Amino acid sequence: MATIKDVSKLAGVSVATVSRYLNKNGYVSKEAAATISAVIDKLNYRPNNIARSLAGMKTATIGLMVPDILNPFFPELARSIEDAANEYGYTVMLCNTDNDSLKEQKYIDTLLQKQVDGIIISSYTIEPEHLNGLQKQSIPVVLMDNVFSNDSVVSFTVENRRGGELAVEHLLTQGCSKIAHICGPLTITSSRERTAGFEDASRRTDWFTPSLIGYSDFTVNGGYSTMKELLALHPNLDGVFASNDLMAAGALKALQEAGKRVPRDVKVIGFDGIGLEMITPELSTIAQPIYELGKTAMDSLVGLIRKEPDIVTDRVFPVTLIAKQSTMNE
Amino acid sequence: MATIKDVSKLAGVSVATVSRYLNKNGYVSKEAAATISAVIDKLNYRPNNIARSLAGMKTATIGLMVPDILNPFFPELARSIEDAANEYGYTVMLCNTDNDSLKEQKYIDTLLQKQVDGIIISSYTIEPEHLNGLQKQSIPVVLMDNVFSNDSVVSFTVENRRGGELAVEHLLTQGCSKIAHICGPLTITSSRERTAGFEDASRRTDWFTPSLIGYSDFTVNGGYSTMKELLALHPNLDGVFASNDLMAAGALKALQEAGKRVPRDVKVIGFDGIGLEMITPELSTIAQPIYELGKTAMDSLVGLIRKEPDIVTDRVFPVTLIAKQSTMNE
DNA sequence: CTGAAAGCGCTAACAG
DNA sequence: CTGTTAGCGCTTTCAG
Repeated sequence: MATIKDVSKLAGVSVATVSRYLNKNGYVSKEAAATISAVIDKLNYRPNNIARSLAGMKTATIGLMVPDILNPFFPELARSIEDAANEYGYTVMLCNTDNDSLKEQKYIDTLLQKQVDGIIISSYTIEPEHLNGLQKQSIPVVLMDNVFSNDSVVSFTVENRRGGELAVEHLLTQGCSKIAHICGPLTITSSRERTAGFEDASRRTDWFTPSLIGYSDFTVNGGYSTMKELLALHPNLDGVFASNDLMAAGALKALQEAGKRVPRDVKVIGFDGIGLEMITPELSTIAQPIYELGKTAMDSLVGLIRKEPDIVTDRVFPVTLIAKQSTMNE
Repeated sequence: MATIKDVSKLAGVSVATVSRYLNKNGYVSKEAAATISAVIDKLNYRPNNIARSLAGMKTATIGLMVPDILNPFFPELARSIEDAANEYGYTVMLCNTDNDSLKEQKYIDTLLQKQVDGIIISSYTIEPEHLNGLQKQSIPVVLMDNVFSNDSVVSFTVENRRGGELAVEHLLTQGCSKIAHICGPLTITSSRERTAGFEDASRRTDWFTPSLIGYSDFTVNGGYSTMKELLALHPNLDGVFASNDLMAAGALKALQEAGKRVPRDVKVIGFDGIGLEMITPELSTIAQPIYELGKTAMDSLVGLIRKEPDIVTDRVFPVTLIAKQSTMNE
């Protein structure tokens, strides 16, 4: 492994000159540049980033904390963030926290020790006080999908509540007259908001009754069993809004097993807009602009890192209705 | 940000002692340990890992290169690797290569410069010569799913060929008498092997004909359209083996659209064993032991890093048939 | 335009 | 059991 010293020696210049050449800052004569370049090629020299980091106090690495990369929402987010990070020259450390506060703390610690330049956190469970360590080190943080109203942390979400409303409105438009709702964990802010949206739109109808709301957990199997319960309670329901696509898929399964035809007998809509093309009928959904969300988070984080004055902060992204087969009138 | 120096000063000992205390090597008196511990708490001191890395020549970080985290196979792999890495105290840098040779090269370079302790590569496109840089730096590498027979790189795969055979055998057992095959990209070794397995088992039957093999690309949509073509060619086929689960899901969709009932009219089996519970009917598959694969890769990488003598190398993992609804006889 | 030198924060001999 | 010291490889003043 050649070092900058080797290069400087062989090129007959000082390490400072090589460093200047490498970083394209400061003056380096044409001739010097040429020989240095040649020597670098010859030695196949590559700067050691660790040393660079130690000297320059920046690592060009960011941490990405997500609950669980197995949940298909997060690969999409991770991908968009990685792409954006890549363009900025950053590398991404992936951390699965499993919504486990302890793991979260541990990872924050690790990332801090590894001197990452910033962290993007998508967490259901994180609390303002968990961020104390970060605030103290004044390391840039961007939060996804979990807003601390009282707080100064930059964060991005989508119009969850409006989305829930939109879902119901769409089902109504498609002719539904008894809509059930499969809601996600009540511990999750965005989940609660989606359910609030459902209530906003359904409270003003004559068919609404609280028992149309079933409680679940954002998983396929959860959606499946909650759907079964709902079906037992309300055999004549004709529409379902699930707070995420995974549960909607589970609901679909339960409905089909119960002999209900989707969309003819019951229409189903989910939330998130993850790519679930493998499902028949294709699932209508309230889509989040996941890619944009990730990209914006990264843009904002870089702004924070570079201490740019006017970074984007606390944006709430719009959601869009994507109508597919599962809510269609044949 | 307190440093080891601050701690040593305040504790009235030398940095060496603090370092010894931190690393639990060498002797530190009970009293010294106590005061150091107190000072660390008071200062909220955390060792700077970058400095540690520079001094100790190890970063406790590994790189993970995958084609695309959006393909549901890779989150599972990534998760298992991250879990294992975590246990060993390693952090994972995630790199999406998109099967793009240039991106791969670029990432290898970046990881090298960041001085990662090792790299796990899952790539369809990587060639032995791309690994030259690594070999030269003698940095540990473990390959997944892409074996260079001629080469000395540690790599793990599964019994792809046997799996293909197994799939056909299962369909035959279930009563199929005309089985089509949706094969994946021919550029991918494991894909070719699965198809070879299909041929092994089907060549010896009387119904086999080459036009029963349709060429596709490992995606849902690819499986969908290839299935349509196969159906046009062989309307009376009664079994389908797709080289991965995503294509199998696409095939299912095409079959259902064509009015075929699965499994009654046509039975379908995939490959990989990714969690696709959202599909109805549930998909039979030839499952890879993904979690174990990732775990073993990490174990092996750590063995390489630590230069342990007897590391696991070049294992071929067995696959297992998981029979679900899609190949069931009702 | 260039070089010497002082760190960045930590580890690891080595000498007490 | 403890302290001194020499780096790890690079960046960055600050004089030339």
